[in-house]
Amino acid sequence: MLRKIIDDESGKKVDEEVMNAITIDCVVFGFNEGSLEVLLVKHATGISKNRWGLPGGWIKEKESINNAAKRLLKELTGLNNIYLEQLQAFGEPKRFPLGRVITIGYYALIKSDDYDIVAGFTAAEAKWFKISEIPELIYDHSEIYNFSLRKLKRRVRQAPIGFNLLPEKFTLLDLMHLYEEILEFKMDKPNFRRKFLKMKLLIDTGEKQKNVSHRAAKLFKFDKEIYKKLTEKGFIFEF
Amino acid sequence: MLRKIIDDESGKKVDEEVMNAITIDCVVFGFNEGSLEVLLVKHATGISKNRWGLPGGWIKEKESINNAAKRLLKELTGLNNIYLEQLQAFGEPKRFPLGRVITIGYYALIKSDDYDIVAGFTAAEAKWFKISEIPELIYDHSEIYNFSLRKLKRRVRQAPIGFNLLPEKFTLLDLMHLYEEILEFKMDKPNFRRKFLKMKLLIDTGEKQKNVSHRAAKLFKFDKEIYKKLTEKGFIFEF
DNA sequence: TCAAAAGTGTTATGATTACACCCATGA
DNA sequence: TCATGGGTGTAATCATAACACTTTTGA
Repeated sequence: MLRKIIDDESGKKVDEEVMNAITIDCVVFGFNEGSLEVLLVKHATGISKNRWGLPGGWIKEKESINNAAKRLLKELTGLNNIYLEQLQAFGEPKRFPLGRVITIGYYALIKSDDYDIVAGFTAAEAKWFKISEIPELIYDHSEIYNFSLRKLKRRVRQAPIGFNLLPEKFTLLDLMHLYEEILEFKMDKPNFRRKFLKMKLLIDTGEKQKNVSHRAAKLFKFDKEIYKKLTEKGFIFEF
Repeated sequence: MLRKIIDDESGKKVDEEVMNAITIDCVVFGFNEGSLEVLLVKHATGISKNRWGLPGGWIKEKESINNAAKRLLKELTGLNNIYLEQLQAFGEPKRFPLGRVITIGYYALIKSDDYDIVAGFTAAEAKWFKISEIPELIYDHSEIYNFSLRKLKRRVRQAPIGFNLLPEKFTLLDLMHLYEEILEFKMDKPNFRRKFLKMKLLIDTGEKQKNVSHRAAKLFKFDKEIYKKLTEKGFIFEF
């Protein structure tokens, strides 16, 4: 039985009715100290013992796939309201060695100031990796990860999703560094400022940085309401 | 048994081992006489009798999901080498009334001069619908269709996929009309010409239109080789 | 007063837009 | 010769890129 094999392999009991042969795998991005990071888990038992992979799990019979992804992320990080988007399904016949399993990839962006909460997830160890230091991954997880990175690069220029990686309040240079890190090229500070400010998506909080050994920068926040109003009027975010 | 129910419902025998609870549905686009069209099939039996839906089918145990989509399209149109891309998975628990089935959406673009070949597909009738005249669809197929249309609009501006909808040789105005139809706005002829020609993606075939009651236009073709060379050098198609 | 980053100004270049206009061809 | 679409020219405007420069702050 495939189900039985998989139970043994992950060392985890499937206690509710789940869908057979379909799983979810999540690429969770964070941004910390100027580096884009991905959350990986290490398997404790089975054929993938001691190897790193994407966090994932089964879909319950009675939940939508989006809710399954949300639930799995909640179990992993303890966080609700995470930015989450489906990538696509991955379905090579041999992608999973113990039977035919199709997986649906998701990616999530979470705020650096929230994510020390990596709770006891069902797999063994969970750890953040800089994207330049991702180890070899199990199954086809490298493919899923690479796909997610390409999608993130495309998406971040067409919708202001990058803000989901930043804390509530940030400086314009924080924002620029985030874009530089994701898109992998250096930008011009003055031009970046003007371009972003012209869009009217940022609110000046009136506050400034504290205890920095240089001129303190203004702190901005991104306002989803403004974004919504602008898009309703036909505004197009294009970065 | 879900399998049994579904067999009865579609009136079709599942003669090979297929994956349970996972299907594929395809949005097939064509371009004919200036109109963007979608290929729909009418169900002959079961609860969806006489209602239109997207062509789709089951995934075999031993084939990848991409190959399953290719195979289904081949069965539907008789064509190989069709432009085909996955949309995403659709998985609301109630999307299919007779059991929990997740479907993977695909979209395909086919050339108008090839597609009179709508062969005897396993479902009953198959017919092209202009996108302004799409009827109500079964299950969540309207959602899948709407998703595909949004994706097509986005994609056609970032990669030269539109050429998959045109015949080998076409005029610049054909091309412009295609873009106008997909993107739903009118363009400026002189500007369109220059913009496209500047990209160097089109080869002048040396031929011209025949039997037209106005000045004959040059016929161009799109060369994938050129596109490949340009992209290898760092060229970015952005329309 | 120095280093470091914040923030402003300026100019050249190129893309985009809007629209006027001439050209070729069959009916 | 007229209608129809093919195709060229041009000027105004706007976005982008490059980079010089001034400002503020803690150490």
